[in-house]
Amino acid sequence: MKLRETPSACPSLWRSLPCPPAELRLDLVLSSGQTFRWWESSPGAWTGVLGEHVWTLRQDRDRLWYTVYGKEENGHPAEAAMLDAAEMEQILRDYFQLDVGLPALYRAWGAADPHFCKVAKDFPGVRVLRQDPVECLLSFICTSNNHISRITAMIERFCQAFGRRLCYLDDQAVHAFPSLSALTGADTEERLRALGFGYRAKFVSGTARAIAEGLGAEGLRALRAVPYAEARRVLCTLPGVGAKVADCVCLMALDKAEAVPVDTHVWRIARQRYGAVLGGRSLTPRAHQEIGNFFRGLWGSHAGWAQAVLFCADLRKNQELARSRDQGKQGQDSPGDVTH
DNA sequence: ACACGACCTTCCGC
DNA sequence: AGCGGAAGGTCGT
Repeated sequence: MKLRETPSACPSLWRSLPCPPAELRLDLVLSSGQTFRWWESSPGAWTGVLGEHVWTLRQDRDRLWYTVYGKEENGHPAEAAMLDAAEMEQILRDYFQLDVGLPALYRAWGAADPHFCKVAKDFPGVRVLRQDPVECLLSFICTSNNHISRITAMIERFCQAFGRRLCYLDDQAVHAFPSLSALTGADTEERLRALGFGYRAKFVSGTARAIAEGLGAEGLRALRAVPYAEARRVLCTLPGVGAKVADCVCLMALDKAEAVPVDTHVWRIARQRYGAVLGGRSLTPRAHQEIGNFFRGLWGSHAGWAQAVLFCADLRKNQELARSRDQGKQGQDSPGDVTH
């Protein structure tokens, strides 16, 4: 048994900032497929990695509470730069984009769209995160033809295998999201396959290499300052990145609030709820364009944010449905639970 | 330009 | 008890 080289996280102070539920619902935002790196460490408390630090967040009636785990003296002091209160608050305000007032946007979307109004009533506080571009890009490459529970497990193994270890929490090591330089080895694809990435192994390793040898992490981040169409075009040149993944990265990491990721869910919503006769029978590039334009026309400049609300609501309702199905099954199934 | 099928793996339903 | 189908798609034909 190897001794720990990294100390356990030491307890630290809780701080808070004003933040009502209409502005943010942690549970909806952190567990609905925008990010895959937060877990509910205890009821109402969400733990995850943000900006190379491990955080736990919770909220009460009108405040967002947060704490950052530090390291003990004998850890790696150079990397364990402690944050002061102002820095912590700034990181959170940036990540949750708290300068964007959500209630006013909900009102505008609801006024323009009765269906949004109806759905959003039960799902306040769903906002778009401003994520790290590399993490967002590589994560969403993993979402193709996949489901959230498996994506989450894959990303976790990915971080454990390639990410720097930050601290221990309840005896579990917490790792940073891998850096590009950690992914440029010749055996990366093979290792990803061993981690169960399937055909996505080639895409993740290929895109990591392309970014590392091309734009760099800074260049990718700099796409925040170029127009949506330009950023989207650049992203679509990367292996494993099509219209849907590019739009996810544009929306959730590159400040393109108008980007509307069109997946099978959104396509179905567009047809069922809006009777949109857009595109043909399949999600062609033209269909993506038309559906995106349709929602931008309906919701305006923050159409991607509105889409995030509907997506979240759709996801939660399906989860609710599955739960009630399971409940019903338990009641009527044979009591014999014996395995032969 | 569009329609197909393949692609890894896991989970769920019949 | 196994098999088919689908899961926040993308790529080549």
